[in-house]
Amino acid sequence: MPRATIFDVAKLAGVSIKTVSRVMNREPNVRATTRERVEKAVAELGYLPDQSARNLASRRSHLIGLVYDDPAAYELPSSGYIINLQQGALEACRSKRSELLIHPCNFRKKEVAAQLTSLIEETRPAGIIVAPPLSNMPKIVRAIESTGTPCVQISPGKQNGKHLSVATNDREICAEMTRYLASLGHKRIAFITGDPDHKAVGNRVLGYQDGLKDSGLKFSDKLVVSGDNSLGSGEAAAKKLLGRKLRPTAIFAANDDMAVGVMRAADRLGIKIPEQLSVAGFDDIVLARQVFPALTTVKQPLDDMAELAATMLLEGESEDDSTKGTKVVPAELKVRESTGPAPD
Amino acid sequence: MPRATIFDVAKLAGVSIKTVSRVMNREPNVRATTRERVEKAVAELGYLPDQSARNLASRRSHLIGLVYDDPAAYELPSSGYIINLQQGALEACRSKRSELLIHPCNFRKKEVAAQLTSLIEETRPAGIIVAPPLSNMPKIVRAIESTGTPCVQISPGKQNGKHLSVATNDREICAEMTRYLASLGHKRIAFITGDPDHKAVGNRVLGYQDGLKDSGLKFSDKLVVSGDNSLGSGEAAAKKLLGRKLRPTAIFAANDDMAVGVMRAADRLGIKIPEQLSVAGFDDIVLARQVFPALTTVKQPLDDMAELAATMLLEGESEDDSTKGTKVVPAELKVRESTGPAPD
DNA sequence: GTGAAAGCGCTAACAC
DNA sequence: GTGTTAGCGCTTTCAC
Repeated sequence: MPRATIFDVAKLAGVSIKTVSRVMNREPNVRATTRERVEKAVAELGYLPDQSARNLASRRSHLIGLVYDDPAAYELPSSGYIINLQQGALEACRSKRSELLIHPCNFRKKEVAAQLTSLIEETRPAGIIVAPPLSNMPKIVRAIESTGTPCVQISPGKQNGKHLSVATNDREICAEMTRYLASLGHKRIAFITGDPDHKAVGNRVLGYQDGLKDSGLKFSDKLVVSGDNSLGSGEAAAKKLLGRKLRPTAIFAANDDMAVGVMRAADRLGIKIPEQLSVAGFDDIVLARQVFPALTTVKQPLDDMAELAATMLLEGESEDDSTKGTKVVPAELKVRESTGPAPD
Repeated sequence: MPRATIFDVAKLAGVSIKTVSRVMNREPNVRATTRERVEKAVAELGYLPDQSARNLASRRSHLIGLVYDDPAAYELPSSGYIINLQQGALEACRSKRSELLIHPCNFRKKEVAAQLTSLIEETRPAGIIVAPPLSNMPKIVRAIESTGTPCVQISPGKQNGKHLSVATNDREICAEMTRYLASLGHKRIAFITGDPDHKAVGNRVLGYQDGLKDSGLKFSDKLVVSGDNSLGSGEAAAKKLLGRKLRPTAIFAANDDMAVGVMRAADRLGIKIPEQLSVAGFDDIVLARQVFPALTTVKQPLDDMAELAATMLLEGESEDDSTKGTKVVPAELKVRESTGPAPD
């Protein structure tokens, strides 16, 4: 038995196909009783609109594309970050009868931009969500926008009234974490910076500096070591920091992977956490709760951010110029076991 | 400027649209010179076929659906498992001009089956890949197959000639891991079983028993404790095991999450790994290399398995009855730092 | 080997 | 409020 089409429903309900279409798309201008009749017919026939037909006729699909940096390009990539993004976007899609297309891509390759535009032109998604660090690369964003597809950037690093974006308060929350560390009596609080390609992460050092200032501590560039967001780089940075005669009593890393790297370095050096060293991270990916001691970190609301981004796309906010700009979803501190009072 | 359509290409190349279609779909019966002319026109116009139109006309999309257990339903879900699956499937999609639709779903909910069928009927995917434990639930598999959509099961637990599936040699490789542990001098090797919903994981205990036998060790059900695949359950199981007067010197957990739980329990009890206790896991998700000491485990080739599954779907193997059955992608041991010689 | 014509199942524009 | 009529850009069928 072939599937019911919009014609079958129309015939059964005794209306035209246009009316069925209106009911299916929740459009106004349908009398309540008519709507009910149609809904009854839909239920009876088990009618499900064919997305391909919808897409072709409306010249846009009900797909949302999620574009992010391909984890396969890295050594020990934490997948929690991506999963959180996916979950948020999926949540929004579920309530809006859409589907999510995932598209990891390696920005180091020449062909990224071309691949992105083909993907978009072929599937005609209703919109694209770009995750950092891709979201702060003009080349990428331009490629997407050149297709005319609405695009929301996640944490593009700096605000920009011309684009839609969703971010968190990286700087403020990092100041807060730093003040928290200081409040535990730490005087030498080190910071490990992240991937320079990832702009939003750059705002985190700034927050660290703010926090030091707020706490009456002096900033010293000796206490800032650079990493690249990878666990290994955190470990290397921590080795440097902990190898000194006067070593820091707390290390704040710009992301969780690097913070776990710090924990590993401490473990190798026989330094106890949190008794001899406090460690804090940023993101609150699952890994933060899988390691022991559990990592104190900043919960970046990636799922909420992605959900918001998807909702904006699905509700067509991009057409409305007044809404352009950055929406901020605030982060929060998650104090767990890896931080404690400063040693004497 | 509106996008080029198949008509534009046909006109420029001086052929009919059918010929363009043949070229685009790599169909036979096109003269080489004609093909070249068409390809030149395609390049010149930057023509990209509209997927929606293709899908509508051919009554099937070029989408592959990946269905897996929703991690959001769990406490500390390791996302590495899912990411590996996604990566493999994406790899196959990339080379076949298809896209991947991800669909986490919670099998504990009544509506799963209905949601799955709507997803499928609406998007008409070329095929569905079901991951465990969903892949061993008749209710789920039946729902998918009732739509007539080809389906490949990943690790369905037991073979079945009527379905397409991809699995790994769980049992054999677990025997190997057990023999390896025994070869290090361990006499009391414990095993933590996994989620009973997840059938393939059940084969792992069997392998453990085989391995004991091969090594001349006696099986004792005292040394087998049950878990549910979660980190917390591994920790709880380890606490039981390690609280005994005569405790095991090695613990083999049916997945990495539980193995990390064991490591955490040992950490809390002040038991050194691998000096006092060897720990082994299964899966080789990133977490295995993020913890310290790095976890000895079985590398389950999930990415290759998913890639194979997607390829089977994309190449239409499902139509060919002779290929039905289970394809096996072998796993391999990854010896790292968490296992060592048995203590005296 | 190639082409003409007839849909695929919807939405859009406009008439009523 | 509701219906009519054209397409959307392809694949399919079948003729040549």
